[in-house]
Amino acid sequence: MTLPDGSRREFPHPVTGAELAAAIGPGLAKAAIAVRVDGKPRDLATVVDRDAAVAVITRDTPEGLEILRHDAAHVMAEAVKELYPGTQVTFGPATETGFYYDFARDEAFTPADLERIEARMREIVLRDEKITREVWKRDAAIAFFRDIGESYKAEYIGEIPEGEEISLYRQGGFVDLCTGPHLPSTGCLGQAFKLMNVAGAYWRGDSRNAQLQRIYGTAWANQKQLDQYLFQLEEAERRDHRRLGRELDLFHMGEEAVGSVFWHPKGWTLFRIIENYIRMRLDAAGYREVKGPLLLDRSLWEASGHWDNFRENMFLAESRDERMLALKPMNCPGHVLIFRNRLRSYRELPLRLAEFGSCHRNEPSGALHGIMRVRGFTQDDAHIFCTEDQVTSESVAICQLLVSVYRDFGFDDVEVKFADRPPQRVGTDAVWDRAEHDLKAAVELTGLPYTYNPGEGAFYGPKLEFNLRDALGRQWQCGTLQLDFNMPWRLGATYVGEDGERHTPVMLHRAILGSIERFIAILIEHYAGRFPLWLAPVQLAVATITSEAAAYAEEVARECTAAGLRCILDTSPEKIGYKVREHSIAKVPLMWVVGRREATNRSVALRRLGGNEQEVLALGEAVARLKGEAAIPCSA
RNA sequence: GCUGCCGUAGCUCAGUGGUAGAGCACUCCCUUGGUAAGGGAGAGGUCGUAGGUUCGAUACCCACCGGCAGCACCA
Repeated sequence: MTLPDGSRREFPHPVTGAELAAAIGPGLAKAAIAVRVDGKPRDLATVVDRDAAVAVITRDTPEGLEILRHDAAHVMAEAVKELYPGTQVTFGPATETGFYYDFARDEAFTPADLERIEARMREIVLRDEKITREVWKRDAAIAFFRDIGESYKAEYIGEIPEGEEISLYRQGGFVDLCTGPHLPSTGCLGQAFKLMNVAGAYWRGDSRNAQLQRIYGTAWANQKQLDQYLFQLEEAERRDHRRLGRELDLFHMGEEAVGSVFWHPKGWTLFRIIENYIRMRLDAAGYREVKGPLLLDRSLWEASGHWDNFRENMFLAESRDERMLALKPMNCPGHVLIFRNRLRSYRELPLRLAEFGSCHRNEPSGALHGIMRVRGFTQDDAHIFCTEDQVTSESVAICQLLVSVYRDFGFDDVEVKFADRPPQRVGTDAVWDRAEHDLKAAVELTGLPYTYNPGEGAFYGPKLEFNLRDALGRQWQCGTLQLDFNMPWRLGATYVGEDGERHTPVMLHRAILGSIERFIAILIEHYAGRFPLWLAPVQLAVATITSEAAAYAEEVARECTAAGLRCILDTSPEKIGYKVREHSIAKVPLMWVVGRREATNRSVALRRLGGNEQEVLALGEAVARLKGEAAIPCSA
């Protein structure tokens, strides 16, 4: 046997994975839950009877954890079958944080049922049932599952490709179709799991199929990891932008405009700061800002292809002369119309048209989520009209712009994905070949690492997706760069080339933040509402200790406002402790406390959010320092 | 859109088949206090909306609207 460290062990006879682990050491034997033989995960009971590369999988590795979670799903299924006979089992895989199992049962599982199921699962773990693997013939397996009333399983076995082994796992009275591997016994699962919730899920992920009941659980190698995960969930709840949006008085949502945002003064301040920052970056990068109409004629959407692809999601309106209009769901057709409004020369290319585009999409009600997923939103959109020769340099510039903007907002961890042609698309394969080739060449030039996301491109072209990782380690797709050889042609955009002939330009669609509404939600959760100074809607609170300092405090606040700082003045007759608490809860980053002493020396006592030290500064110095700290970053 | 759960004051929540309560927030008064809640008083609700059952519904039933979780969707 060759071990992962390259060392070799000789055995005169075939050994099981468990025996191999024991031979290496008792500690490993205890932690072992499976083995990998020539790269393939196998049960510990697997007999290795030839030379092979063998690795022992322990419960605290990602691979081991996945096996553990998969077992948790089986144990849950066993518990459900015991408690609710007649329930059918379907699929039950491991997930990133745990597992789920989809069940078919007429009655709904209640929260009380979940408690019963979880309690039964713990019993099954204590029973420490042996888990054994059996290989069955296809027909026998189908007949077996049909006989025990598991029609979903029987249906699925029929679709397993010829030549693939059909393995069943048995634990106690429960038998499930599964490729494995699994733990040696249910006792190895341990008790670090918890059932989370029930929800509907479609059989095989298709909304035309029957809806099943999916029970989600989380499972970990030990109790400490489980506690840590549950704490993370609580932290995510504390940071939830819907809660902080209300607590910080940034925005609200209401029944009067479902799926749209009512921005309050502080939230809109944040919005404008972001918009202005992007504007500054775009000006520097050679973009021209435009503004297109919100309502556009149906014929345009038919020509662009959106009507066929997204009609269901467009808001429609009718003008008094009975023309059908659609509230724009995106900005590209408008930009093409601006482009082709007059004859264009190759000398104008690349032409970079940017817009803070107000878009409306009639999203399904179940998709709405705070200001992350809304029906009315603002894209920081742009379309670059260029020649095919310019695609690479423009794409590289876009990638660099995106990454530097993300850095300014505090996101240093960016992952790029390359999404190629989707099943439903416009344009010929030859055009797609070229587009995919050019876009790939560009991303490779930037040196940014990227992974593939097959079949997820836009219907008119391949795209790069930019994913940001936030403070809780979650990924958010924000930026996108789409290469489009189709839309300009469909909408009749042309330019006059050097040769005096008409040519169709290539179009690059790109957004940096995506939806500004959604990006603000991400920022709120990333920073837990404690924004860096340049983004904070209120940067400074000037608070008095006594009304004797009120006149001086007014002067201080006036000076800050005049210096372009966002400052509030608090001369209310409360004690300073109360004011500190109020502004701390409002997450105002800085406080200047002024009392009799400060009024006399013309100074301020600086207090930072979350800190408890104070620093006394002369007024002029304090203003200068604050201006410096509040400067808008620019990595470019 | 689908499945399940939920909807009582601005917020967080209690409560009952006989038309409602707490804390915080809010308003007013007193307090001028040196770094996360000083004291007092007051105001505030067609119990999501509309039907039904009932002598009587906020409570029970149905529908609709909205929210939450997941699924499906996401140009």
